[in-house]
Amino acid sequence: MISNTEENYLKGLFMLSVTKGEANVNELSKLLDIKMPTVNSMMKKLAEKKLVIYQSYKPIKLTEEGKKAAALIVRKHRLTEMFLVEKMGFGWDEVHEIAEQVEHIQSPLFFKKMDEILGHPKIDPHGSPIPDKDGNIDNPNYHQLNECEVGQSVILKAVRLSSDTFLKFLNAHQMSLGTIITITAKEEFDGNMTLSYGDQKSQVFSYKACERLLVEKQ
Amino acid sequence: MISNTEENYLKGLFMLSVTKGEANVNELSKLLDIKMPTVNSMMKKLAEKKLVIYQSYKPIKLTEEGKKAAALIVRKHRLTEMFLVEKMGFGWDEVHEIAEQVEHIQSPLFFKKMDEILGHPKIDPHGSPIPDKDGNIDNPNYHQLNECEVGQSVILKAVRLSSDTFLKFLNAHQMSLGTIITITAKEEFDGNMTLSYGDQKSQVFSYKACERLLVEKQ
DNA sequence: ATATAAAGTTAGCCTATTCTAACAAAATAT
DNA sequence: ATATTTTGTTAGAATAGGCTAACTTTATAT
Ligand SMILES: [Mn+2]
Ligand SMILES: [Mn+2]
Ligand SMILES: [Mn+2]
Ligand SMILES: [Mn+2]
Repeated sequence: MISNTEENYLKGLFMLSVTKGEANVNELSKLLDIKMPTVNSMMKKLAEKKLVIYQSYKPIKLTEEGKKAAALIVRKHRLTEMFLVEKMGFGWDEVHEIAEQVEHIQSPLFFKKMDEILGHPKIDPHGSPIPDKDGNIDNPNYHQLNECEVGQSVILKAVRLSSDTFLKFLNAHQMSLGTIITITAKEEFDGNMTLSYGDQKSQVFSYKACERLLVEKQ
Repeated sequence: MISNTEENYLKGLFMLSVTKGEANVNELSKLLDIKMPTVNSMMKKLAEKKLVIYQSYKPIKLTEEGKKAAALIVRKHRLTEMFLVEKMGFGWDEVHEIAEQVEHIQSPLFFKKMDEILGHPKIDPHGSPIPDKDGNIDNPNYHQLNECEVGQSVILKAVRLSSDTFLKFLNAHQMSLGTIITITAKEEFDGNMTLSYGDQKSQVFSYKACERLLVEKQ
């Protein structure tokens, strides 16, 4: 049995491990907004349960079992977000908090039905990949918009670190997944980019915004 | 803030109070499958929070605030069951356990959407009334089938104490809400009733089964 | 009117999850 | 090579929610 609390730690570890394959106590503490000593004890407990590999002062790694459990929670989270947007009329900026709760529902049938009704979606409303029933996930190799060059034409595929406020910002600027963007200019000084897309002929996006836009080259 | 645990106690009290307007520790203990001393401490806590009126050795009553909170949880439970059956293709015998979890989701918007999508339903898949947004509930005055007379024709309106096994039993006997039933015979000895409905010309239902069928006279 | 049974309470203990304060190790800067 | 900062650990305490054992009160049956 994995408690809701333990599930949240596993999911946090999973997200932090995407790049480096490991995470540390401090990062996890910040991500979950839980103090380090608490995270430390939980790591001992999860190690006891064979869900993580953990030795004092060393980075934390998920075991295969832990990785699969975590992926299945991420699957439930992202399926839920997709269901809320596609079948219940929510905006992509309204679903994360609800999914954060629904992801803990214990009922394989519930999520199987969601998956079927949605037609086995591969991505969530923010473009993040949905792990399959076995916990396998394919991390597509998108580029951050801030690293693209002037003159390039790209397509918005996903949003990174998608807080509700950032998503509302994108709504306000008529930017959504699939939008085709041409980079008109790029400021060396602060990384500001001037973009042309849809109706917008020269919108200036900050470095902080561009960093979060994951695109694919046309 | 009312925790999930507290919500379950409030809901239990609400159900037990339907008839007498009050409940006692022993009943609640059995309903929730939690030992009496634990229930006792929780009653003190809920009294502290002004959600129940409680004095030692006296029956427990919900305050107006407690009653409303409980009704809103019941609302979420029943809306969920309706959504699962009507919009996600579940059978009426598969939804209770899931609703038991979903009822604790904190998101008024989530349940508002459900309610809209369902067209503001007044009853759940088992015929139980759904409290409105203010927590008001109208308990319709149905009759238990076992109390009806031979020769009477009635309509099945709701199922009481609807366990999954009982609902599966009804499925197997092609009995569902709306079924028109004629009472052919009634055995004095054990209360068995012979029923005629739909394709079934003379099905014998035990007292225990009839007790759980709530009907309206034609 | 007792005696017995059922219901309710108290006391004390347990696990899960969190925190703060103090200390230790590792990483970074001078 | 130190000194300082950052990261990690330990110890001790708190709160929520649950349990058993023992005792008390109320209800029921002789
Ligand atoms: Mn999310
Ligand atoms: Mn969560
Ligand atoms: Mn139910
Ligand atoms: Mn519940």
